[in-house]
Amino acid sequence: MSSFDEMDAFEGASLSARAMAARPSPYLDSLNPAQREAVERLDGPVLMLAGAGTGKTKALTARIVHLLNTGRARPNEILAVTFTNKAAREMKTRVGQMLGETVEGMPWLGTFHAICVKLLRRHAELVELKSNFTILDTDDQLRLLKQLVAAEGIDDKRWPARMLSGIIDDWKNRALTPEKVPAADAGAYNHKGPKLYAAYQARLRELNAVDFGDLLLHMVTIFQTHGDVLEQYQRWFRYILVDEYQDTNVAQYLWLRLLAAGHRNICCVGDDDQSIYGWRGAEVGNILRFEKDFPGAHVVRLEQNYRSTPHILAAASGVIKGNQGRLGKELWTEAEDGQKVRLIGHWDGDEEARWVGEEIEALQRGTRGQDPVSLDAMAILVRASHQMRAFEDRFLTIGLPYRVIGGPRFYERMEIRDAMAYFRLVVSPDDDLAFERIVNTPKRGLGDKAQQTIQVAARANGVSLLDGARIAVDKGLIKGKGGAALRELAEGLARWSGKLRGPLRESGVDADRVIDDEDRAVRMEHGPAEITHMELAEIILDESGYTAMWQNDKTPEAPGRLENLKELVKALEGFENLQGFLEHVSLIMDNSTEDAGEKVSIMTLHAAKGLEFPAVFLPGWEDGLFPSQRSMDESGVKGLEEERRLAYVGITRAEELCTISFAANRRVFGQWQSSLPSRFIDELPEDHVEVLTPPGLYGGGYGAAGLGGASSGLEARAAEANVYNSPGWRRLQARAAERPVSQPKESRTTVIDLEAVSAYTVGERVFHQKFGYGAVVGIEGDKLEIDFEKAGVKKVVARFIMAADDVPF
DNA sequence: GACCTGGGAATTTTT
DNA sequence: TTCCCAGGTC
Repeated sequence: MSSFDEMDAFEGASLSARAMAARPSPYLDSLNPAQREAVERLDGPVLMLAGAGTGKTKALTARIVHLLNTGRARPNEILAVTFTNKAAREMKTRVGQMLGETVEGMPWLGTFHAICVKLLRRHAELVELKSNFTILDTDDQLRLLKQLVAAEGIDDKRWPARMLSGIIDDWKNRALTPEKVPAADAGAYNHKGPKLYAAYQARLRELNAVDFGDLLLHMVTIFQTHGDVLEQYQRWFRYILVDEYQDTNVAQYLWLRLLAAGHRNICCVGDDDQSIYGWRGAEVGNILRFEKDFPGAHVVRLEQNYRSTPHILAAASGVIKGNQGRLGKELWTEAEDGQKVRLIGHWDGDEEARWVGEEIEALQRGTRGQDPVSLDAMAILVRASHQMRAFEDRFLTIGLPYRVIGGPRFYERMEIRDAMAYFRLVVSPDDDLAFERIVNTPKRGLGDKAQQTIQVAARANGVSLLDGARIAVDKGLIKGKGGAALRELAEGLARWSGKLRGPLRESGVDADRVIDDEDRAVRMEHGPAEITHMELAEIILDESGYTAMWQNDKTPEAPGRLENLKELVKALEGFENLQGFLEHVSLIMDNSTEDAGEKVSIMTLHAAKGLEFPAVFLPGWEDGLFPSQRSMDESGVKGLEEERRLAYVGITRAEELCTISFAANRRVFGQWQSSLPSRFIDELPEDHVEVLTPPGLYGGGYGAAGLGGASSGLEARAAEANVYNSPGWRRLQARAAERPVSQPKESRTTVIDLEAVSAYTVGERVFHQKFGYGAVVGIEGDKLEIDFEKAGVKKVVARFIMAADDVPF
């Protein structure tokens, strides 16, 4: 391999040439040839195609270290972008570890959004903003849109503001300013979409605010319209690295292209097979087009997998093969064969949950012929969050500790947002959205009418809502209890603002001083520091009556909310002042609650991306649920392919044991629905799959599960033999082959079946899969009321009942 | 302002 | 079916 010689030359050069000699480079020795190539090919465009578990982060961080060690760039000349804060943090830590010192001054390693905030603060005036603009969260955004929608006299029922918010986000993802919205989209949101989008942008400007989408959109606009600014950054960023390139949207893509046009040293890392965010604006096309976009690009494939067993990899690659237009990768590993991917069908969702629970307990105890597995090492990955419930219910009853990943985030909780609104208002008294949020929280007797009065006063005087409120109070426009409370609030805010110490933002930003090791757009101007910002935060929450509000609340959530508020104040510790904290938090929505104790993880497939577990359960592999019917209906083949990538992501999360399951029947919105096993199951390569026999009365894989009315003899055989060779399996295959790509929902859904009811008479002895034998005591709609011998009286859908005489065993 | 009731929706989610 | 929100009532 010639790159070895090159590398040696490099090493030699750097050793003799610089003080680098003191710095050994073990980071290169531990790389495999492909990783090494990806690290050492420093110049020109590079696409690092990194399959799941192939050491992508390692290569990426090694590349940064290599750039530094070879003296190609100073830390602040490297632009390294990620999508999540977690990824950014990890990269920072790992670069630090590799360098054997803390990385000071990698100011441009961060998320797209964090980096854009930094840039936009410097050039805000170019898009008619002030550099201290606020960043709205989705809550604020929606509130604003609702106001605009209401002003337009639109029926909020038929055209929810949420929908508009989605449309606008979509435009922003595509880097479309209001003027650029294409004619094809003119009809959006009852033909008012484009107009409202423009109104929304105008309102944001008035408020000196931006939303998340704007951060990128504004920067792209600035780069496109101010060549001098762009050029400056093009020159500065000698090397650009991008993580998860397959997830970039149009705006991010344009942003990168513009910046990379200078030195052309852009290295994008990604995996087209793991692109699962198309619905959020991500364009797989970006990564597929890379070589066209960046002529002369060098493509490196990382294909050696360090995570999973060969069986798991084979199963994953069998599935992903069904996708067209892939860049193509074949993962391989040196690992031992291990266990095949396990496949099991169940009668219904409850049984599936029960089985998974038992299986987890067995693995934990080590009674599956293996070493005991920690609960932390196991995960259940579902397609949609509502699937989690069956597992949670089950695990609660059997006392199996679990954690749900990706619930409501800490900073999205109501109490946190309220508290933050207070802080925001103390820091920037003209933050009208924050004012609106807390003016009557806690209740101050300021209803709609009082708030309207404030609005009018503010508008008439051309001041902020807070000042408007002061005027309204002074003029006696708001009387009584409300007026007094409002006065108190206004006085409180003034008092707290007075206690604020820390930076006052410089007005005016000079573009020449732009790039420095540490970004000092914010200058510190410490006033007399009587109290810490943590104390101030507590004072604000106490004196405003906010803490008391929750203390007096007797709902079961109240203690938790108070706990969260304490947590919030604690989180302030890491910051110099309130301002710094607010800036940080507007971009970081981390789920900070790390709870202790061994627990099974339950999460969506999306949330699982980037994670790995020794044992993974993939339940709910039924057509319509996974792949999701909606996805296929809305996006056709494209949607199906994204679902398939999701399946690929799911399987490749598993290190040693991967268990896929499906249920023949599931309760969906209160209705029983039966469905066929997922078409992805048909795509699993037979040789790498072991079909398990579910426990229970029926005892037979597919017959019982997939084919509904299959005969009992078949199940008996299936219990012993490999189901792949059984007629049931063959029949399933045949059926799958006939199945059109997209089927109308009805054909897969068994609707209530009244005929089934009429087959039974009161007093008849019947059998039910789950409850056993019983007697019919009543008939109601499509349900039978049955007195079961073991389970007591229950109402059951007739379809799941058979006459006792027909029971085959 | 607290409470109740009816309608409508019920993939995936980071910043 | 269940949950959430909006709107109405007291």
